[in-house]
Amino acid sequence: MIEQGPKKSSRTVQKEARPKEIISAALNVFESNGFAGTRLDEVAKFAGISKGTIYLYFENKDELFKACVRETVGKPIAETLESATKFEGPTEKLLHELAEKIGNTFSDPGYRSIFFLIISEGKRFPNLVKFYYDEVITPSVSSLSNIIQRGVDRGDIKNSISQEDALLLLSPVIFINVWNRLFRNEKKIDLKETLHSHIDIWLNGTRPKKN
Amino acid sequence: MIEQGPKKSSRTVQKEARPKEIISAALNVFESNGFAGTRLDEVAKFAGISKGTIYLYFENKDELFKACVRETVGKPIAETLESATKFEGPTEKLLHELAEKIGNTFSDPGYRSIFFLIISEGKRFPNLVKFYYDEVITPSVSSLSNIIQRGVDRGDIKNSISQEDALLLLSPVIFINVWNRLFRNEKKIDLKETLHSHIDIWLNGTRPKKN
Amino acid sequence: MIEQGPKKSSRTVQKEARPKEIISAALNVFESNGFAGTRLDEVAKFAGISKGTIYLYFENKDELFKACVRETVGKPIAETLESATKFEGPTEKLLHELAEKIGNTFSDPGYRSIFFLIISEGKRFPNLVKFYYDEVITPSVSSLSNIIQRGVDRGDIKNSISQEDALLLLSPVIFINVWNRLFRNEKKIDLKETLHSHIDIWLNGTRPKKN
Amino acid sequence: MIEQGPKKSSRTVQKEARPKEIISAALNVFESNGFAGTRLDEVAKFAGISKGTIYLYFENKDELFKACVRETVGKPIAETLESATKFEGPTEKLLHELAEKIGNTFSDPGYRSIFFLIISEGKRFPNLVKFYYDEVITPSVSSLSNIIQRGVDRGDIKNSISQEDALLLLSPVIFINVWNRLFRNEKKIDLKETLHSHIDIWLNGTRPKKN
DNA sequence: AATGAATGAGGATTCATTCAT
DNA sequence: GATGAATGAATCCTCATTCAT
Repeated sequence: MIEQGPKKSSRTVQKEARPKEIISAALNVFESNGFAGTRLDEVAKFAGISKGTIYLYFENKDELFKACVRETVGKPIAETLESATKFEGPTEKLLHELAEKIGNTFSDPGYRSIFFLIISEGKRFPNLVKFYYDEVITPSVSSLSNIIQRGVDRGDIKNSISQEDALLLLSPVIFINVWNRLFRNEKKIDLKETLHSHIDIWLNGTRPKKN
Repeated sequence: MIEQGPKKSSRTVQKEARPKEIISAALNVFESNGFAGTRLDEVAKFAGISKGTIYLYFENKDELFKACVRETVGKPIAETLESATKFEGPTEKLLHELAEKIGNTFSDPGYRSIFFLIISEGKRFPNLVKFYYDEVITPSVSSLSNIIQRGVDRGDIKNSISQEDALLLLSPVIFINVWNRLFRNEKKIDLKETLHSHIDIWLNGTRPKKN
Repeated sequence: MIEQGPKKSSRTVQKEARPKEIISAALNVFESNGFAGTRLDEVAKFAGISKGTIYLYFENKDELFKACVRETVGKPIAETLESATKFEGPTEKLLHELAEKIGNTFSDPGYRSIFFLIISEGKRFPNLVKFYYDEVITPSVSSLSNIIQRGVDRGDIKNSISQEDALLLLSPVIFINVWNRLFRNEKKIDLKETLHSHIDIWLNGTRPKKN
Repeated sequence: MIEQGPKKSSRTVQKEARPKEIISAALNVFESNGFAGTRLDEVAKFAGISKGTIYLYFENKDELFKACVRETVGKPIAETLESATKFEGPTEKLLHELAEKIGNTFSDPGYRSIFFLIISEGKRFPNLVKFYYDEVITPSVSSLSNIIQRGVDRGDIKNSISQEDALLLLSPVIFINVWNRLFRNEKKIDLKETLHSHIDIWLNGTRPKKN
């Protein structure tokens, strides 16, 4: 016999889903218009609810914004990097697999939105920036360092790689996302493809000299 | 004898200087607060004038914003790259000199501001993005391609470099500026230093194999 | 054998008790926050029910307010005064007994609340003021006049007492209630004690001269 | 030659007068509708200005309310009482003169308004109540005590008058103001006339017995 | 009967824009 | 040209009221 949880009325289901619906709608509008430029009216219309309903779930516009970031925050990257440290095999293969996963992650518009919202509104929400740094950046950098160290240990990468150099491995991710946000219409750059290319160059440029 | 233009009273001088003063103040405030978050009151206070005066020189907030971007727009980079195509000598030296100049350019806060304003407010001002693309990006990319081609021709760089790969040469510029804007307080990255390091790796990674 | 009405289920009992519970809670909140400042949410919480339930028993906020006043309105004073006209004995004793009863009546916070609500919100609910005047003030004044007249007839009070003078007998009741509402924390005045004192002075001041 | 202050432009004059105009209008509307029931729109219309203008002079609705009370607060009574302590002559004459002055003061609707606003909104603005107590009540009570003591010293009033008894001398002022606010339409009581009558009774009731 | 999620009209507040001085 | 007081449209937020469950 199958254990069942308590039955949920359709209302309960709806109520539990609301915050996510609102966040999803808000993310969209915030991303288009920025924080100050976003009208909660529009968020409501987007979410198919009324303005007042937003306030049943979020104290005010600030809190809604923070919730958008907190809920959508880019842990996928950090997790991807973390799991990659367990990889066995040549660093080249590891990095190219990473490139695939990162490319996939950033194909999610919500995920990209957060990124730009933090750039745009960071000054207004310094706590959020700190949160993002602690939750996303720090573990990502840490994992990336491990990956590099692993590469050095294996002899795939030469010794003198600073932490900043390691970060540069991912700089095209930022660059291309910014580029596509702005100039998508003029000339779109393919993230995955370019990242693969960059990794090749980078690996080649940091390969230890064979004797 | 030297021909002189009509003498300008201090008042006239002031009048001609006003727009620039206002733009400078506005740039500052826009950069901190974004377009919608900027109050013209604050711009006026920053410029040491009254709010009404802004309207003597700019039709409205939109036009003031556009003027900020148009006047401050990052031609220095494009010009630097352009002039670099005339350089004679090894590509390595050329690129490291470029790195210095780019580093200097981005040490100007006004210049960095424009960059972030376009990222943040691009959706609201698509014409401005197009303008930026035409005025800054296109010539920069073009010059960069020339520099690369010159390197290939000289035998400093291997053949199979796509335009995207060339762009990647500058991706750390974007990456580090974004990083420092957000995480300056947590961990500041030195633009020049890291750019030099990146150039070394990149050149090394794209060096043609010697026979 | 005693006739009994139909038995009431606990549910019925509850239903019949509800309006009073709601009124009691509402009275409390109205008194603290005034009419416009009162949220029905708070009334509901205070009554331990949900907001919607209020609307099962009262058409809207206005009607709830009116019900508060109508149900709690200060008939006790009018009745006390009415019954006092039947008193036999010296006016002095009569008035001091009255003072005791009035003091007791005003020790009920609900009763005091009504008083202040009418002062505060009278302009918004003129019908309620009229109602209060007809139900409470008119009979009270009438009874008070009878008491005075009785005192005059008995020779306890001199002849030339106007209706206004009679009202003044109770002016400290209003004064002290207002005082304590505002300045309770700074200096509380004892209603009964002061009323007794006032009655002594008043009686002494209106005593007919003996020949 | 007559000394003149700096000329004021009509604009300056207007600007300096604005706060008082706004307070005057606000007092009116607050008094009618209470704090929460007052729309700033209506205050603005009443003052013949636009809604936004209020915010040039007052931070928000709360501050406007406080300013209304602070600016209009009833120092006249305290000052009248204070000056009365210097009176020479029989206490009877002194008190009747006081009654006249108090009657005149309360003929000002703005002055009465404050009184009722403090009763109605005191709970929301406890600091204002304290302010009123310190600025108006304390000096008034103090002066009144002096007047009584002076009467006792002169032999106009008997000895055993407590401070509360002294306060009762003025209780009709509160009583009649409350009455007229509520029941003006049903039956208006004349403040001066009744106060005179009350003073006679009170003095007669507290007169020392002649041997 | 009771609930409480949802609504949307209403009101406080802000700020781009105007204009008399 | 410069000012800054005044305006009122725009937007956040509240809360009385409704209604599906």
